[in-house]
Amino acid sequence: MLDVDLIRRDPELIRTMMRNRNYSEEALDNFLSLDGEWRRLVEESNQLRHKRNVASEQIPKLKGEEKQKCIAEMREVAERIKQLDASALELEARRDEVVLNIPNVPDASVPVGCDYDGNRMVASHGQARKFDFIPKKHYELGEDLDIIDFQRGVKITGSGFYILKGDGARLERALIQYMLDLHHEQGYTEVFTPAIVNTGAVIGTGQYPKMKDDMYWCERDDLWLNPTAEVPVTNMHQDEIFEREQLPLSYTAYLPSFRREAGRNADTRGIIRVHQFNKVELVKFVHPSNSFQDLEALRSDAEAVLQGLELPYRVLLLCTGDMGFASAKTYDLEAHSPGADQWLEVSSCSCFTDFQARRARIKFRPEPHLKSEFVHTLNGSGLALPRTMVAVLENYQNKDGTVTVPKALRSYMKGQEIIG
RNA sequence: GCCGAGGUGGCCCAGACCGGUAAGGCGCAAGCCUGGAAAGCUUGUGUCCGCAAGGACUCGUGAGUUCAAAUCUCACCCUCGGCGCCA
Repeated sequence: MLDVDLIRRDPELIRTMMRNRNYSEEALDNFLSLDGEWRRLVEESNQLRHKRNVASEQIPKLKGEEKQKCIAEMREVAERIKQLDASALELEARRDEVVLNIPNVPDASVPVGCDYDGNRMVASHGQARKFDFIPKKHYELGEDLDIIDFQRGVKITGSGFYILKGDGARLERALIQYMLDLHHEQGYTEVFTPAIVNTGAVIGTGQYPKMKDDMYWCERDDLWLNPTAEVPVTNMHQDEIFEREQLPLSYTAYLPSFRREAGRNADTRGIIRVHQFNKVELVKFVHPSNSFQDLEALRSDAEAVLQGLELPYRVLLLCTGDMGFASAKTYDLEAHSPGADQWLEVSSCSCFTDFQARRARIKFRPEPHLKSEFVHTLNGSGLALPRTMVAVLENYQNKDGTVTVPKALRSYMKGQEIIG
């Protein structure tokens, strides 16, 4: 959520920004008119309250007819306040809903562009592997090696669910542990949080209401299956005020993520887009002054996972039109998948400036006596497991159909070097 | 799920039976004082509207009664303790 004060002060800046991001300016115009009307009502209500407060002080001192007259008058004032407040509350709710459709302001370093093609490749690491045989796709390897079972996943849950088996399950666990250990060494504090969260949490990071149809909802308890560990890890500090020296806070978390992927049609084969997947997440709470440097550090921490696994990857700086709407700047890490000869998004690292902190009310005190300010939040996957698994299986496959275990993972698999 | 005790400003803690618009303390900051400091004294300390003057709001949340609610009524949430149930 943007600072409403910023929108009021400089609506034209916001207008230009929204054009650059391919957003309709409707939300801005709606905001301006709703906010103006809301302020008018609040002002009028405040004046009446003042009148009532003054009268309330007088009433005990008055007597007889004069007192009755004043009470009668206040009865009307109270009724009017009630009406005004009801209207103001409704306007405020509509305004707040509208402001949710105004995206974050991109950093100046973000290229202006419409879609994926406008993204800028800023780094690449390693060469796409060359094979002297036709490389299999991950789902072929998974089935041939009997380490991914698609049919039985469908049997117990439904389409888009799968079972990892034997060395597949062990490889998954090795990857998780490798990532967590690496991030621990990089200075992140490991947390293990609930995977079911309340509505306040999904509002805090911005998934609700925009993405509510993409999340699983437990109707009976009004709770949500977490769509990304960003939600519980960011929101665990809701309504907190940090002391300056507590920042930056860096967390890493392994947690399953759940997404309904309503209307999913692409990538349905295999495990590239599924309803439940594991992810190791990185989340940072930082001082506003250097949050974009912190993003570079976060990105480099996520890249270290791919480097350790010796997987070829590239880094994209997303353009204004392709960025998530809460983000001020985003890098995507894409690992190469030789089976389909495509680049897979395995991580998305973003700086949200104060956009999320404002919604989740996460602040810090610059100096002990000074007014608190919003922190900046960052997050990135370090990494998403299924696609990392795809990259590992496809890049490390051998001509005989076996898969070599990456060196970095062997200690987590009792020294095992080959799957198959 | 049941019973009991609680939830008051950054923190602690009064006020509630009997409605009159949050007392006091701590911390922190500024000012006065001082050679400097401590102590002391004064002021300030959250949110919203407003250029400002100023005003409004805030006693777990929401509704209700009332001219007026921390205080009365109802529902709900959370914390602690005990019981029950369960892995």
